[in-house]
Amino acid sequence: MNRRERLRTQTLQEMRDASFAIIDADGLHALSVAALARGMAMSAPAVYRYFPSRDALVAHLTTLAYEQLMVAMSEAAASGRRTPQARVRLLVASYREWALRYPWRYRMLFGERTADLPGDAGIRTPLDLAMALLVDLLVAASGDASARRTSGDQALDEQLRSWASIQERPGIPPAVATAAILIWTRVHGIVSLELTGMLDNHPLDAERLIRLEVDGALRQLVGSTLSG
Amino acid sequence: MNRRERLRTQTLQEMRDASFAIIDADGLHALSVAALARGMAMSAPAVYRYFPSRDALVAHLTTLAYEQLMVAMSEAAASGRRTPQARVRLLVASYREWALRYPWRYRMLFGERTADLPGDAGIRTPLDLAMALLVDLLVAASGDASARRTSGDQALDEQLRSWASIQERPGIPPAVATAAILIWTRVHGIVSLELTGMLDNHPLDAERLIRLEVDGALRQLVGSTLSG
DNA sequence: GTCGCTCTGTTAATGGCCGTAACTATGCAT
DNA sequence: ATGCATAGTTACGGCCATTAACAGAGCGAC
Repeated sequence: MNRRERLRTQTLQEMRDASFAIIDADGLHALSVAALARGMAMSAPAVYRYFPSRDALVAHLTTLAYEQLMVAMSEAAASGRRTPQARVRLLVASYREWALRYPWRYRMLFGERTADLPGDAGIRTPLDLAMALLVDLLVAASGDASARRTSGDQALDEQLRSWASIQERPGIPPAVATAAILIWTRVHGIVSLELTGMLDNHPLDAERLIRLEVDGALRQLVGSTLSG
Repeated sequence: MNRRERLRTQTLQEMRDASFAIIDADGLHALSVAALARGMAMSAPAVYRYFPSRDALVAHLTTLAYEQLMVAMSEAAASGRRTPQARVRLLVASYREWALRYPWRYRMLFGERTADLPGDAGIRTPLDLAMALLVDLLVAASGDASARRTSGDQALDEQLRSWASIQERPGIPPAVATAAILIWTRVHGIVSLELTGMLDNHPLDAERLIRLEVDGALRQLVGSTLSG
């Protein structure tokens, strides 16, 4: 590793950190090339030696944030010595906690994103990895009891099977795919409304709502009362 | 009505229209005071005779968009001569259709909003009206069968009762409140992921997912298989 | 070691945006 | 007809993204 290469990676890392600091403090809109350069005691055009445009910088940060969220979820799901149901709840809780800890990053990922990111692959893959994690837990949770249960909508079942093979889990039954997708959309719905303050004036506890929804999906999947 | 007053309201209306045209075309970020003025063949500072800042303009447009969505939902829910369940489905479908027809406005409401709007009242009220609509339909749908059903979480039930009285529907049972809130968060979750393209690469039909979720909530509420 | 290329930084400059200041013309009330 | 409020104008300052022109440091070939 050259001196130059070393310095370059250092500067790059500093740019990532400074960028996230700005975003966490004041939001993505506050991240300007000029502001970033100021934060690093640099001149603004120097930033362009690292990123061809502000949009490219934002795209880079976006994929990083996806990976961060994914790592947080993986760690939560990996906590061994628990029932699969409990690990699903941990995974979901880590999702919400990450969103609450980094609300601006979460909005960057799920609220403000507009341009599609490098190759459509770098971006969707991390989340698909998290989904694969969830699917594995649900398979473990459901045993083979759910293998024959369907969503009650034939066309949807077909889509779910197709989705499963895209996720590189071709064998999973529609009931598991349903549970995975619905857990994700339900939790995202609650968390994103919580973040935009939509629930603020109501005496509603998002954590309890999520618990209710996730337990409902799990109960639907395994067909019994949950114990832990 | 003065000539001046007439002209003023006309220009104001033109500003609203031109603003939404820009937003619908290229998103909220494309709405600059300068661009708006250009679109009206006006000089930029003239806009400040109508709005003290770009943020104030955006706030005004946001409350308008909330009202538009609310009106669309009211009309859908008002279609008489249907079962309450069917009208709930119509209401939900109109929500999604509005979001798909005006994706940028939807993001403006639920994705990018950050500063709280005039008095916290002008903004939350329209949505609360839509929720009241939904609650009424659900009350009609559930009969009194659900009066004693709870969410299974005592603290949450208490919150739901409190929420009901804030909605000026103090008598409604927790089961109805649960259904109303969960329908909203579920549908929002699916629609918002659909809009950000998160479901694009998956062969999943958002409409079917919503149907599944809404029907599930209704079934949970009325405790029977749905027929209409 | 030194020559020359590349890489990383600089300052200067263009053009867009938000918002203010100073000014002008029109409507309207008296 | 006079005078004030209103609604528009141009001129400006400050911030931003991006490009151009330039300067010095690192580094490989000789």
